Amino acid sequence: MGERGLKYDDQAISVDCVVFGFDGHALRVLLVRRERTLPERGVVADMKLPGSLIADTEDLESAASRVMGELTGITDIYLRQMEVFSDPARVQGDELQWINDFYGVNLRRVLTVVFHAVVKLDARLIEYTAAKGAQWVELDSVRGLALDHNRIVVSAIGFLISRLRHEPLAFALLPRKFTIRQLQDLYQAVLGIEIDNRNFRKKILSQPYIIPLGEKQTGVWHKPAQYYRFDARIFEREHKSKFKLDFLR
Amino acid sequence: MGERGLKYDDQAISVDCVVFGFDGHALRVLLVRRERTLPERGVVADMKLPGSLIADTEDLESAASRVMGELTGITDIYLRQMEVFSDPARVQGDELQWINDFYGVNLRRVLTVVFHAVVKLDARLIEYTAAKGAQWVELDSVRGLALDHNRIVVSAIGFLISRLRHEPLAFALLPRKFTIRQLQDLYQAVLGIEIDNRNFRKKILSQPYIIPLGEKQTGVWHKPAQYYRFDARIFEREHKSKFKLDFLR
DNA sequence: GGCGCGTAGTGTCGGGCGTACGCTAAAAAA
DNA sequence: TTTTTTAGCGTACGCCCGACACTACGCGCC
Repeated sequence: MGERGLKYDDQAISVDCVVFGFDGHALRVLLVRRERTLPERGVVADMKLPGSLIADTEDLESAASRVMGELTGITDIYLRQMEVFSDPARVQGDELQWINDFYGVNLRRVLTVVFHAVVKLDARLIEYTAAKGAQWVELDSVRGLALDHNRIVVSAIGFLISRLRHEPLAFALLPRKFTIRQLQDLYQAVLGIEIDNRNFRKKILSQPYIIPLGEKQTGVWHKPAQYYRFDARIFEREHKSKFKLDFLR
Repeated sequence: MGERGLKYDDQAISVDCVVFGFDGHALRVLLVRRERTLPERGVVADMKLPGSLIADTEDLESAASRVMGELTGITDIYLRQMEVFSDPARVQGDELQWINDFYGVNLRRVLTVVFHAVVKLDARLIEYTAAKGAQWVELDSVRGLALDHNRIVVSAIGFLISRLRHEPLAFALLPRKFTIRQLQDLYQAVLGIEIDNRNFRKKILSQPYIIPLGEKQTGVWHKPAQYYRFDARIFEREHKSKFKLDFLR
């Protein structure tokens, strides 16, 4: 501590948001387009995660929520800190130059705090984000992202899987009204497993916070399923004071 | 993005470490002493979490590990990012002045990345940390910490509880050789619950990664218990590919 | 040595939950 | 009407979990 000659103040902090949506078949992640001019190759474009440097007057949560609001119009989003990427060499050369040009600063280093979010994908939202120049890209086709954003996305997938297993996060990815089958498809797609529909149904329906709406699917060519909703209040009440060591078995 | 007139570079990042140890009865947290001179009151002392500003050449993990090494002599510690505290007003006035004086800088704001660690408390370690001017304070008597460190400790307790429930973290808090009772006492103290010893014992002993050592306690006035150890390799192997939605029940 | 005390460690038993799987119901396309 | 596909119910069985009785062992005390 108190070292002489070390610099502490030519570094800045950014936030990046990894926002996942589920389209019924696969996970998608929200990406924005980046353009920059390289000395030899002229203007080139690639994709990156939505993000922003933070000003010295705002906290990280406000910054992340601002970025999300600008891109998705969603303001009451389920947003959470995930991980800080702090390798001094994570942004260098051309990439660092782009940041310095873009923000009109002269930094030697940028740390980024990654935020994790999950939204209900629907036609309106996809249209809205498209108008803002952002795209929902299927996870399998994500490659060649700017900066170290590939690595960040990989880390975020692990984080998502972990949260799906420990929290009722699936309900934040599905529409408010959903069928048991949709819920099952989500788990199967994201966790890469197969689940017996009859046992899954029994398990889910035995939860007091899964409320049947008495309303049925329409326009499907097979037997229409009933819609259900998730009641967060009942879940919270139910979830208190349960001694359970999840890591055992 | 690209706002004019905003400053990005008169802020710095620090790491703070919340290190928990278990003494057999209660949780303890590692604190260091801070002294500063206040204009009216002269030299005053209080306690804070071990931490440090990070230089622009080091990443957060190195910084946290450096702080831990300096204070505990432990280098292969189980250290993990927890949360970033970024309220622009978290360090102000006197407190900000102290940081600027201590590091010889002129910052308007400091963000801190909190790291979470867990160690095996034993006499040697306690002596070592004491020689470095640090103390293991029982969690119930922690109050009046510097900066916003009270809030950080509260958040860390929640984090610890969550990890104890989802990971085999308890074995990192206990000595390498431990008895079933010690393990039970740990869960009871930290989670604030009562566990039936006979069922707990059955549950724990049925895990393949709990290895009996055939060695017994000595110097206890009751029937001596057998020692066990935790085998991380067997745990990892066993733990792969288990479909389990922990949040259900 | 005999006795009480406190912890270690084993056993039992009943109910509930998870898993495997058979079966019927309903809608739409052919 | 038949076929196809998913919704939704029921059953059977084993295993795990929680409640609780009981014995084993080391110590201090009389």
